[in-house]
Amino acid sequence: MKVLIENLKTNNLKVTPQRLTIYNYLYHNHIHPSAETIYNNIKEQNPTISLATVYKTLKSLKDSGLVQEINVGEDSFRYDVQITPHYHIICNKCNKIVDYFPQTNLLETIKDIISNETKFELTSSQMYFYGTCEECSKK
Amino acid sequence: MKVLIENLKTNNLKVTPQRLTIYNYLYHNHIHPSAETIYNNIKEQNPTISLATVYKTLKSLKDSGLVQEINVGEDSFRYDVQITPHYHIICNKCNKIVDYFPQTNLLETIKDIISNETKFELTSSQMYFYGTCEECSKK
DNA sequence: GTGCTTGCAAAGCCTTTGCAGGATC
DNA sequence: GATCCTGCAAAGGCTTTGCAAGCAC
Repeated sequence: MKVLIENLKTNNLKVTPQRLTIYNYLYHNHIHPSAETIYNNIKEQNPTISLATVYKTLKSLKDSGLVQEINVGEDSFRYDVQITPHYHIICNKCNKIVDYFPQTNLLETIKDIISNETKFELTSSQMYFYGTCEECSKK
Repeated sequence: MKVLIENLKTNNLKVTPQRLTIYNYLYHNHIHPSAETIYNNIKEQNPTISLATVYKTLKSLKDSGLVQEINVGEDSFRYDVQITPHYHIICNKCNKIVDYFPQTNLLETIKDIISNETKFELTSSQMYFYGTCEECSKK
């Protein structure tokens, strides 16, 4: 919790109960929740919180680089507290999203190839792999 | 145009002027347009067409696998008539989207690594690389 | 003629905004 | 105390839906 407060302060974000609740939820639940999911799960702990606050908080955290906004092709965004570069594997049966942290050299190889061929100066990337997870495959 | 009609028929889609206009537009303009962009650009050619028809047609084409829906993190989806596996490089200055067709072996390598490590049966993937294009870098 | 498609308007959904009251620092 | 944040309601933007008229086959 101390880290979370530090991170907020470092980014000039006032430390409010709402922000801590949301940030803490993301910090301990790596399920890539949507704003709605976050809202539903923190309501018990903070019954007066509004969905608008969840959105505003997520925007602040995103702008500060404390969370990442990801889009796997659903209608809504999902949020991820992991900021080290990594990719997402999505199960098209249970919609679970799994993190994958690539070997650095593989990632650099890909970036170099693309940079050379397209003459882009690349800054970031998002990779989504779709398929069926082990559990769903067994069913 | 003959190919387009064939493709529609093969997928049990009735060949209407609206569908041909939209499909043909995508076929000849690889700019990954949004529904709105398509609508604005085909209105001259088909002044009575409605935005709802554009959306409905895109849904039909997508469901038949004739076009691909991509999401680069904007508020709206973009559409791509390319169905061979390829990835997208996005310029964060001019928002241009460039296609990149990967070497098959590189793609297979990545898929194999991820499949092994995560035990997913992978079926498809989306990769987005963000950066600055050659023209925008020069400015 | 049957069934799918169009186009209009309305609704739906996710997200943002305006604003007054309240909390943080 | 100044500024930022919250929560409510309303609005905004993209997309879907319902339905009657029209078209493809």
